[in-house]
Amino acid sequence: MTTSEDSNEARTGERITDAEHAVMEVLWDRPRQTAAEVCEDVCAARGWSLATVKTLLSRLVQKGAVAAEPDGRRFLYSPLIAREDYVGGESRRLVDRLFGGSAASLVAHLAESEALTANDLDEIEALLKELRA
Amino acid sequence: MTTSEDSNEARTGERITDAEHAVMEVLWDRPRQTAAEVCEDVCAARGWSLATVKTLLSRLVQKGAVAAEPDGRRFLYSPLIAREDYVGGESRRLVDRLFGGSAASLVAHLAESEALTANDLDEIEALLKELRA
DNA sequence: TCACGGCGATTACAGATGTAAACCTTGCGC
DNA sequence: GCGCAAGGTTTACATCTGTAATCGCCGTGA
Repeated sequence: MTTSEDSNEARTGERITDAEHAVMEVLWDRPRQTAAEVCEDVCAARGWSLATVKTLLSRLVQKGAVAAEPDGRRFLYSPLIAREDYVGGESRRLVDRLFGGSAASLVAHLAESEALTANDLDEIEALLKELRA
Repeated sequence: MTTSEDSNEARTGERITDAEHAVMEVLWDRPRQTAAEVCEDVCAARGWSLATVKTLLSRLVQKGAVAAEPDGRRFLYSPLIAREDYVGGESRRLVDRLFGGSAASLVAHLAESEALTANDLDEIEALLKELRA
């Protein structure tokens, strides 16, 4: 395959689903949380029950995306894959699927569809300068 | 909500899946094709059978994403949603989900992760200039 | 006219996903 | 010592997705 990456989910093979991703975000925000703690962060927002969070955490552990560190009789969960990597993978997927692999095309599209505010443009421009430096 | 769009799948409500998307691409490339014609374009590439294409076309029609114009005893299928809109919707979803809605963040990420080649940077810069003009 | 081939519609079916209840084990408080 | 609460594990189950096979209709060529 074209993606020579070996740092993200490509390694686990298993993809992280939408629901699972919500859990990952919580763990990325703060690692080493219990299922209950994670629930506190997402259950309300997504209308989930603690049971759902437990299931998702299990699946993530199975997928090798999350580590379960024993802490007494329970576990402290932490992400095993970096957010950077996940985000990178997802971004690349989108670019590959919809823009023929050209990231520039994506940016072009965002710009043309006015998804970019003047502010965004400024930021990007600044970024470019930085990258060029 | 932030998405004021009313032109794409938001209207249909139903999301277009990956497999369906492959079919859409063919139709965007050339509208008014029969199932068999579509198959010619994708079956080989995806290892599908004609039956699969038929199913996907049906689902797309149900979802209101594709129009089936009667032509004798068969149908000529055409996209009902513009590629622009689909691409825009998907892009926005990604940006919302992974970059807190900031397209600039996405660009920043692409840049930092070296997903952008020097060439890309040039293109983007040119684009910016144009947009500013 | 009659079987056959082309085509949409119906049905199938396994695996992934979202969402959760039920169950089981074990330390803790009474 | 014992039942309860907390936490993980197992089971459940409806949908959605991917991928087809099968059914039924009908126009066409023999």
